[in-house]
Amino acid sequence: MPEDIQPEALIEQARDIVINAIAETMDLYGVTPSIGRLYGTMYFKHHPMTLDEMKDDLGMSKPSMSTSVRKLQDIHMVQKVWQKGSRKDKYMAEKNFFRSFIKFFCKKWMREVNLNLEAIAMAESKLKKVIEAQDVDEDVKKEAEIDFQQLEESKVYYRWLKQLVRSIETEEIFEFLPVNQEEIEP
Amino acid sequence: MPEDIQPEALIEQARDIVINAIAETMDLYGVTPSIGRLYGTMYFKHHPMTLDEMKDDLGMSKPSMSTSVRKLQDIHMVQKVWQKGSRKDKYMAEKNFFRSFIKFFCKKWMREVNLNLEAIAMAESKLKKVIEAQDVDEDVKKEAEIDFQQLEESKVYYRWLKQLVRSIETEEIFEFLPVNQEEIEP
DNA sequence: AAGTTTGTTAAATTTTTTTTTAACGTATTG
DNA sequence: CAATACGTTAAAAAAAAATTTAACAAACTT
Repeated sequence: MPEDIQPEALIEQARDIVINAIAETMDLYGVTPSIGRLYGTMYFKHHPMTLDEMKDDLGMSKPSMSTSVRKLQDIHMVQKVWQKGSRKDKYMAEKNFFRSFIKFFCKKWMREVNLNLEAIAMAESKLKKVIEAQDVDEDVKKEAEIDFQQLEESKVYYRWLKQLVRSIETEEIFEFLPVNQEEIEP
Repeated sequence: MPEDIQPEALIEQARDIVINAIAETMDLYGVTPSIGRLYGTMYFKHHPMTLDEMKDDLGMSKPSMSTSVRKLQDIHMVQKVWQKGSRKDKYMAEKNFFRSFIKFFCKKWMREVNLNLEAIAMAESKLKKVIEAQDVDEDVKKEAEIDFQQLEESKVYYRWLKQLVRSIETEEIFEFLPVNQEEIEP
């Protein structure tokens, strides 16, 4: 085993290990491994990056970088920064994982809540018609009632999810679950 | 507008609306719309389903149902149930969204925590070599130190995420955020 | 104003994923 | 034990997504 690795190479190895792990776990955020890799790369840059730098670093085309960076902006993991005296757009990775976590999940969960609660409202109004109608077969009514009840129960979950989002956005959650700066004894 | 829609058709419409919303929002759970649609379909069945029923309901092939159902099992949204006197396997949708939420996110988040913390441990050990080595360029050392510090900070997030998972698995979170059976005044 | 630079969109290509048909192995039934 | 039913894997086909090259439009330079 070579003991005389160049320090620059060691740093490079260290970064690659973390970049790979990031790229692998970012599927939860709905991005492909190459987009995850782009984020990981930016994560280790200590200055804003241009599209050309990204292209050179990852060996991919510029339009590819352009669309990837936009996807990363969509999930709030990358921000465009303005730098005086440069024509090129510059982008910086969001390095505070708390912020990306909050932005991403609150957005996704609220979308889940809103879309589903809307659908449930429409569905329930239709089911109510069946339930309240005269001369409808009792078995059919029963079916509508069961569905209605099931939807009512699911609303409990969506309301809870909404509260979870609220507690994250207001940062109340951090009173319940504090951010521990120090490592707990292993 | 036709006032005399068949009650059965109304129920069908109600279900379809919800199934569509479910299929649309299930992308967060990393499944395709057709798998989401399968889950939605099962969600409105009040008895376990066989692969053949699924195939007929969705108009897709049986192998497709087989693999889709497995994916749904992976994310704990569908369970195989045993029914006496039937050769066919039967599957039932998990209808308690709290349970699927808990299982899914705890699993994904723990994977994120473990993979990344492992990578960070390896990376930090490499960076430490650079930092502690003799006769290494000061600028290179500085770089290693910055990376090291950044990784240290990210560990705060992963530890927090681990605590979040813990609080969900122990259900402590429900003391902080109770499940409200009743609707709050709109 | 002509010529560059920059980022994006469009079209074409490649790769990956999804879906289907076909084939197979195991178990069950008569 | 032959015949059938069931679920899965394998191979093929179809569809979708990612990536690239080409083309374009806006902004900047000179």
